[in-house]
Amino acid sequence: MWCCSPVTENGSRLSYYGLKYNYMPEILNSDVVDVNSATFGGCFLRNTSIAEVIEGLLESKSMFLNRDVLRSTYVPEYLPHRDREVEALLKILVVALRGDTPSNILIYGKTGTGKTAVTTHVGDELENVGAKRGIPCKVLYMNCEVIDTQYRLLANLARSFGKRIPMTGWPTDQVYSEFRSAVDSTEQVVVIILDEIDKLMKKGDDVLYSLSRINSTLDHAKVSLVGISNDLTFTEFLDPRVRSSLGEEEIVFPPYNADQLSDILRQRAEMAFGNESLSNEVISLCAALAAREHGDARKALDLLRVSAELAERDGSMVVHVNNVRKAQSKIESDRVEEVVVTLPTQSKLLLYGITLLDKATESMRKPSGRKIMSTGEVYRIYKRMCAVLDLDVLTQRRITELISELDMLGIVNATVVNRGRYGMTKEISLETPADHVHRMLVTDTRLQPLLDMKFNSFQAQLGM
DNA sequence: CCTCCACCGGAACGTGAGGAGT
DNA sequence: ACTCCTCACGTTCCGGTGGAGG
Repeated sequence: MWCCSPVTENGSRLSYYGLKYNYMPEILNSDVVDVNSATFGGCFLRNTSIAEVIEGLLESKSMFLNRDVLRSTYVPEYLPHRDREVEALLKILVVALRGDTPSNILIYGKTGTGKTAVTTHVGDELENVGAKRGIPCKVLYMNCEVIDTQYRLLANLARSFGKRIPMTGWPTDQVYSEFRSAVDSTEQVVVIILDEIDKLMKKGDDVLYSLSRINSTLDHAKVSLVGISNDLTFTEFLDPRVRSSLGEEEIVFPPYNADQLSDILRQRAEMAFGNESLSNEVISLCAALAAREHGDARKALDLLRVSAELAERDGSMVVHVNNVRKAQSKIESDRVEEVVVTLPTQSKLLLYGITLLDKATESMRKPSGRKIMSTGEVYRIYKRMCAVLDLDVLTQRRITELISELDMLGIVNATVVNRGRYGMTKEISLETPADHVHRMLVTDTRLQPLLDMKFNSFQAQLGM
């Protein structure tokens, strides 16, 4: 829980949730207050009512003019350092307004390089101009991370033409023909943007094959596909026919450098804060930190937003460099926490086993000090833990897959190595400090019997 | 040079939940 | 109630893999 102590108009500190600023400095000075460990009991709202607290919070001045422009979902009128990409995309898609079929396009670029922003921006403009000129042109945006199966994609496409498709139950072919007939019901050009198209690939490329061939089965309408991916190699796994048809045109979005990120942040900061709420150093630091992570504008914006929010909660009207540092660690730990808390039980158990092995003393360590474990080692611990919890034991094959998933989520690092005579295995190490992960896992009551055990007896029981 | 270890990971298949149509 | 479908999650089978060690 985040605890703030805002300043009221007359300058006095509010006692939020009854915590008197002077009485519990250690709690208020720390970033995070653990509700369970803080002693609220006797003093809860003794001197202020919740209504008064809310009034006070609303009256306290905010440094934000507009918070939402710092969210990555916000698309500004002008996208700095993306003129070339906007122009390239426009040149390809503009033929839609002449009633022709635009070439299918594949757009590549790492996360936060402006692919989605540019594409949706261009798509919106295309629709607007089309509407003004009375040219029927429809742009549909689908995020394949959310709509991640062929059925859902086709169902959503059909629904955007007013068709009623159940959540499940129909054969995929039937949904496809519903969509096809809906599209072809009138003369129009339809541009389908498939964001994170590589996520769809995992479920097979049949739907992409069908969509890329749809024009040959249409009498009135014309369909063009725009695939967006942050994986440059994803077409390698495509059916060659789909690959050639989908990638008629390709646009690559290069990552932003630190200077470009600074420009982007300055543009947004002007809209978000208006005045001199933040120094040049803050913008440079956010830009530099994000540039280090493959020039990710999303990350830069998140950093700036969270830094400002942290500063605001401290009652400050100015963002400082130390707010950025705090924001960076908060973002990372929030990300890990979200991932760990939502893991299924078996994955949590597996991760718990990895943290225990990491804590175990006799260890082979990387130069970084991280313990390296093998799949076999982890699996043995996992099986013993299942016995303690009386859970079904998954096969090693499945566990290998779960380890790979943890690797993809960035919680562990797993690399396949060949140890010659000693066989092939994954070398697994924790990416996040074991204690940190541990604290998140203890919130799961299903793991309670394990957590109740003393570490030593636990090690003995698990044969560590 | 050949063998062998300790797995990896693809493929095919099974199971059960859950929604929709008949 | 039954059938048909998708989908998530899991299993079994089995052909690799490639370097240490004989």
